[in-house]
Amino acid sequence: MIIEVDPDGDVPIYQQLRDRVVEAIATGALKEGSPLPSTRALATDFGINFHTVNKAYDLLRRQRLLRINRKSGAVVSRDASSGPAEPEFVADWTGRATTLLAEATARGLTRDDILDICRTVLATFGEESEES
Amino acid sequence: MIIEVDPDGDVPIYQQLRDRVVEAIATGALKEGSPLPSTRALATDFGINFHTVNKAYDLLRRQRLLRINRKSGAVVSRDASSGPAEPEFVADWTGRATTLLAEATARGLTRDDILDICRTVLATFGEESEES
Amino acid sequence: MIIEVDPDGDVPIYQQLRDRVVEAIATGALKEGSPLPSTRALATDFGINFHTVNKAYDLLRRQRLLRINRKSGAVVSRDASSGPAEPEFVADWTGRATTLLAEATARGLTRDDILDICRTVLATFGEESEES
Amino acid sequence: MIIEVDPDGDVPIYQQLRDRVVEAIATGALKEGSPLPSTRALATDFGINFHTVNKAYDLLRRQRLLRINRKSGAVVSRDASSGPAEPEFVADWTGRATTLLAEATARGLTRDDILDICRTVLATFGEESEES
DNA sequence: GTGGTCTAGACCACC
DNA sequence: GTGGTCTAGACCACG
Repeated sequence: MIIEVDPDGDVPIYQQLRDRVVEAIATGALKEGSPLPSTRALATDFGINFHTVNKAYDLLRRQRLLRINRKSGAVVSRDASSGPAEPEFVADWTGRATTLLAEATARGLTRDDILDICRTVLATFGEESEES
Repeated sequence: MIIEVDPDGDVPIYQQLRDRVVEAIATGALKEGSPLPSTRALATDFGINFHTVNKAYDLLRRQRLLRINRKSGAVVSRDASSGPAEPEFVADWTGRATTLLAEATARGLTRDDILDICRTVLATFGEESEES
Repeated sequence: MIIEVDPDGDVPIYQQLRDRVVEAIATGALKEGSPLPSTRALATDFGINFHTVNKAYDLLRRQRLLRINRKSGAVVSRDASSGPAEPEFVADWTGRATTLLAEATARGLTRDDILDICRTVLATFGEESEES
Repeated sequence: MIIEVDPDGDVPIYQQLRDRVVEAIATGALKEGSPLPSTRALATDFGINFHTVNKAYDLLRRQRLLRINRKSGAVVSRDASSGPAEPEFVADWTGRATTLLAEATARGLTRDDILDICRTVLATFGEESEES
């Protein structure tokens, strides 16, 4: 899992970290039970403040994607095959998706363009998660 | 076009405004040429500062969705039927979509769940734009 | 002399008008003594307020490029062959040129690129003013 | 780098600031990687509001001349030796240059006068950038 | 300590 | 009337 972070982007670093972890879970690079590096290790790797890594991990924990133990460090606590989504998450996610889809539509992408992109992206996920 | 804004949310007000306008364009409630309220009128309507509205309009202008005219105020300058999307926008959008789709996947939505939601949302758009 | 004005641009209309007239004088399309349309005629032609045309003419008058008579209307009062430039204009112009040249340099145009562009533009001027 | 700003001029302060920074980049006083003062520091230096500095920095950022980092503030992100200009910039710049050159021509500067001034100004740029 | 956001109110430029 | 600019001060997010 090679992760890159752009400290000059408009996206906060802690969120970039969160996003990369989420993507790694989606692609199957990280699975339920996979351990993550310690906050300090990750921080020195990227040359960023370890508070920033902490914040990213905390975000993931609140989104039920990470379990954090003082002893064993951070461990992925769910992935695509851990069970169905929570209804309240689906509602929230649908709202955010609506905005994103609206933007694509307004800027000139057709319904089929959009669905094709989604399908293409989704095809890159779960390549390793075809275990029932 | 009924718009609501939550001043206490974690999303900046000016971005909420931008999002609502984008969605209105996607659904066809706003079309190319549609006038928008003046910045000060919108501001008093929502009980917010006109600078905040200004920033939202400026965002939309930079995304080529709005044209600002000193005399007549803000006018929608593109919609779903205004032509194909710019390639650089597509690239950027795909990146953002990837993160969103990854989140859904990690949280337990299946590929088909996700595509169904997208299709459903997209179906609410462009109901009025099927004129050639 | 075909003139176009973009009411939605970031450049004020009265300045666009001024710029177009200045360019017309530079290319020789307008010469010392050439009459300009009345403010009201121009205004209705472009669908703009005649005060706007007035302001453009007033600017040109203050820059010694136009003479305005209540009777005979606006007349071009100088062109490229009307004599040497005033020193204070040269100083002011040099300052503005410095900023423009600096921008080109900072953005990656080389000294030769810039001079080539200037030469090319200047070559389109005065095609009709080669009378000594 | 000594910068002066005239709060009573017809040119907006934020644009004067932008112009001075651009010129500093062109002369080589600022190079890619050079840090700029914090918005609030600059603001108090000039006795202006920090929002005004903010706007100037934002302009420079949108023109790819500045990179803004939450931690370390603003850093120059390109200079004359950072690579060739973008075509769309060249087109836009040529348009603005045309108007400026037309004004000089109309006011009595000859082609050679103008090119001499340009050469003189350009000679003051990049005195320190002839490395490689 | 950095920039970002929001508010409030003033004045000006444009049309 | 419209938007644009500037000021002033408060609070928050980021690292």
